[in-house]
Amino acid sequence: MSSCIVWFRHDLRLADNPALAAAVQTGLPIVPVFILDDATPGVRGPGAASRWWLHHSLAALDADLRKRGSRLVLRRGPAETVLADLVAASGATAVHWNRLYEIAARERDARIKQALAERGIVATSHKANLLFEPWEVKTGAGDPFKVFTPFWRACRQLPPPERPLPAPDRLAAPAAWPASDALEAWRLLPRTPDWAGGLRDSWNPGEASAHRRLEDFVDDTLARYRDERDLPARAGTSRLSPHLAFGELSPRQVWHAATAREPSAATEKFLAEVGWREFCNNLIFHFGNLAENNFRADFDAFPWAAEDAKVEAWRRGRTGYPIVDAGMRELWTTGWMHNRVRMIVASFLAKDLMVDWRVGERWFWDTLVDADPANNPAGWQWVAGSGADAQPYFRIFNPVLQGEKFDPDGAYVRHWVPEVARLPAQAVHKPWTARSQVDPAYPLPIVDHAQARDRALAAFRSLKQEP
DNA sequence: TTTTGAGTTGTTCGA
DNA sequence: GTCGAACAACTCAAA
Repeated sequence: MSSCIVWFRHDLRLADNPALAAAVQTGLPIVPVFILDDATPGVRGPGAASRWWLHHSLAALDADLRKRGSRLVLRRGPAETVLADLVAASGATAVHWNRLYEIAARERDARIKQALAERGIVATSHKANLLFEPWEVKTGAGDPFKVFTPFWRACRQLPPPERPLPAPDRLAAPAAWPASDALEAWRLLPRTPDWAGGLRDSWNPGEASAHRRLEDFVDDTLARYRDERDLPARAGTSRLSPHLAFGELSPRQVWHAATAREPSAATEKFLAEVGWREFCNNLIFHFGNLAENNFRADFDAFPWAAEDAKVEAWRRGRTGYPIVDAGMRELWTTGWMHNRVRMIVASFLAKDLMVDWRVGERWFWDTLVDADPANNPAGWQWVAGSGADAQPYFRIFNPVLQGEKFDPDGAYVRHWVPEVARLPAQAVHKPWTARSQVDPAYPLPIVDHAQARDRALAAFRSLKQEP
């Protein structure tokens, strides 16, 4: 009896899952499989926080599959050999998966498709994780876009995203299940020490809770999104990023939920943020490995500084700038950081400390529950100035002004940096001006921002003068 | 082909 | 305190 493999990757959902839907259409017994591929060179394995999320998301997916008469087969190793084994073990005649867009994953998938084809097995990839395929969005000259605004304008001219697919009611089970690893054996959860308490308090991985989060956001927050999304003390953002990163939600579902109401400036703003996700994937599809390489080659000559002690202070939230430290502690505790604060801490690392953006990108990769192979490198490069659609180099975030502008009463920094909690609002973002009311354990600024800014500007100017 | 308008998220300085 | 200009020049995308 033949069967059909559905290879789950960054799409841990049953609803609006085109690969799964196509497999159900075949009428064959279905073997759902997830492969922990930390062996294929260049394919980035999940960081520590993402492993925590992955564990729970896989458990949720398996439970949802079991409600439909199926289950999730877990395997570990290079996907090419693991899939070959599974095909042999299950007698599969077809394999379905949803597309990824990083270069290494695409090359791996192409090799797998080729190898399966040589054995007479049809592997089919599906559009599921983006609203618009990167090759569908082109300039008038037929080139990929490098600037967000015209990119997104072109996307909006295309037919709107299709209606999401429903989850299948039942999945036909094979006569015999292939062997599966035990999820616990993968040891994705931290043990000694168990640092995941803050993650458990903050998040509920899994498709069902992803949909609850989406509905709550659309009902309660979307209308205020334009006005409050930049205020880290408010719950003004969607907090959908980890659900999207693991594919518990599809961008189509998000799109249709957000546009179900009256059009508004708030909705447009939110859709544009979804558009940035599309744009980042467009970049990694067309322009290679942006986690390693500067998008702008002139940045290869940038004189990054070696600042190990200061980088460590940055990681631990001990820079002496409350808005930076609050963000880094929020990240360390919850696996997530407010978007406005991400820009501030990234600017601080890349500009004030003049540390290579890759150092920060890797730290985010390890600590974020929403670490995304497109958004994370593209976002870091954008802030550092090496990326697509780069900001002018003289745009350097002032951590005091940013704090005062976006956290005016200091509620955010008071929560995450209790050492400054007693300060009045006018001093809370510059605690060195009121030392007597600050916990003495809180550090003085590790750099003087004005001096650091001048140094960074000089470095950028030197870059411009290279031949 | 050439021209033209525009480019997510800012800061500082001087009037 | 508030406001507008300066901060560079470049690249992109479309007309």
